[in-house]
Amino acid sequence: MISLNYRDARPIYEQVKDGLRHLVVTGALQAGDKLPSVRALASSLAINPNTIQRAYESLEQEGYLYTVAGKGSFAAPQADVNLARRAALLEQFECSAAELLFLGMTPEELCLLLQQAARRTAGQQGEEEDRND
Amino acid sequence: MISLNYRDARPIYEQVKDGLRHLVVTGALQAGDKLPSVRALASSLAINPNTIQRAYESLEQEGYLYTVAGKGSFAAPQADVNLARRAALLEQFECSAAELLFLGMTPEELCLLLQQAARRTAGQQGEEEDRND
Amino acid sequence: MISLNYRDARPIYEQVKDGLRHLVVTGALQAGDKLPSVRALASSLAINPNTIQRAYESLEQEGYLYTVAGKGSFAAPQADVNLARRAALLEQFECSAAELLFLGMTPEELCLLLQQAARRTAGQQGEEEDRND
Amino acid sequence: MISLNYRDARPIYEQVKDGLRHLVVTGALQAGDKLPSVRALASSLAINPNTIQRAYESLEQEGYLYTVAGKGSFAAPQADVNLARRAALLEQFECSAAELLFLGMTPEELCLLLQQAARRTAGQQGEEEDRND
DNA sequence: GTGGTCTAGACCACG
DNA sequence: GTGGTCTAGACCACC
Repeated sequence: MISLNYRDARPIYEQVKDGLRHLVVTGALQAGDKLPSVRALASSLAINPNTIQRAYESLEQEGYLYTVAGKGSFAAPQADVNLARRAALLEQFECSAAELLFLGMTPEELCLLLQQAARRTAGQQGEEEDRND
Repeated sequence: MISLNYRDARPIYEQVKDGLRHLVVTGALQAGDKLPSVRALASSLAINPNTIQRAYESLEQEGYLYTVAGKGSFAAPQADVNLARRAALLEQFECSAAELLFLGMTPEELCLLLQQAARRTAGQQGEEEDRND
Repeated sequence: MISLNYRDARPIYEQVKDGLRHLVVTGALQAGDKLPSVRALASSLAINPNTIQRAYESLEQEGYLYTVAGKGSFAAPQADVNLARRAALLEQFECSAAELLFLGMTPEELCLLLQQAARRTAGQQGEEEDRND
Repeated sequence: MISLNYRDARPIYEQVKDGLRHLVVTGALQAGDKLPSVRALASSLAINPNTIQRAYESLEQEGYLYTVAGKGSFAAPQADVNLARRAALLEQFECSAAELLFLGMTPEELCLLLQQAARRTAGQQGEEEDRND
């Protein structure tokens, strides 16, 4: 599910982080679902387990998953996502929005994008609920 | 006009890049306006000319300015601004929006933030136009 | 009475230890009271008896209970509680207090928290005494 | 200044973290002061640089220091200490206080300890101010 | 088998 | 010379 791009400027562990976070955010991994073990994911992506370990630690720190030594790592409920992460996201959102506005995009266009994104999010969460029936 | 923050995690040349890009994007530097020479800006910011040089090269590649050998560097017209920048910003915008929506923010709240940002932007662009009268 | 949290980073046997210690410390288990057998508690918590055994051994070493071969484990009188525990707690107390003070909290604010904690403690100990009437 | 204890249950990087945090908290390192480089501290403690690196990363994350790639790490002002750390400290404080109260210490005794700690903290910060005259 | 920690040693970007 | 990233491989605690 996660794809690595070695030509990407981002370090590998961040690509892994973003990939896993995306799985949680989109609902592909529901709260409590078990993530692949450090070693399993490492071998499946053909990278060093330490790199995966680092991504997991960082995601735990951000609140996207929790880890139980000897058991594995599990997706956390949304509520656990930490405040620093929320602040970082808002910063990123406002910053990119501001520059897009500078570049001539209108608030209306961006709002439209927002609503499309909202529909996608709702759709994905709906699918999950359906799947769990 | 450009302020460096040595406590910032971003490398210096990126801070310079962002500062210059902002000047072009906001219209503080109009198409054809001459940018300070590498050496002048370097001494004014008290940093190594190599660092400025690197920022200029990168900005030229992104389309924000063009350089004439022996003459200097000049702000590019907005139309020339590399589409890649717009695409990157849109990606960042949609990505952060999606995650904020997941975290429980509503499209309405985000739209409100957009409108506030738009008001700030309008203010700044107005100032620039006034100053150039 | 003991609740396990599998999402907790602490290993299970430590959660068991903390739970049992709390029962002794609060007086829910009075000196001489018999603790559940290793097997009974293990099955009641649905965990491995080895895990309970380890918790019991550790608590005995700390002085919170004593074991009579062939009879079972019993709560120790408060006086027997290992001084090491008190010292560890004091260390932790002073250390966190010092850092909180550094961060700008006043001794008065911390004292207030202490008094609230004292009121909660008194409440619990009262309940225990009532129940044992 | 930092002493490692290999018989301690805490991992090395946490001992390093605690040692460095203590230096910042007591004012031995004032905001902006440079910390020893990763490699220098590693060789001075005779441990692997990666272990130091991990401690530094974690402390940066908690807000006790900030790092500039290629320049080094520097003590942060108190204000930067992150909310998660404050919450963790309060939790630790209340928890140890509660158990000490259970064990028979009175709120008055603990308050006394608090005031002594406050005097020590004030003393250390005062020394620093004196030193900077 | 799981994650947690540590070491040794490598390469890169930055200034 | 500084920190940032990654690898390879080791040992431990926990279940």
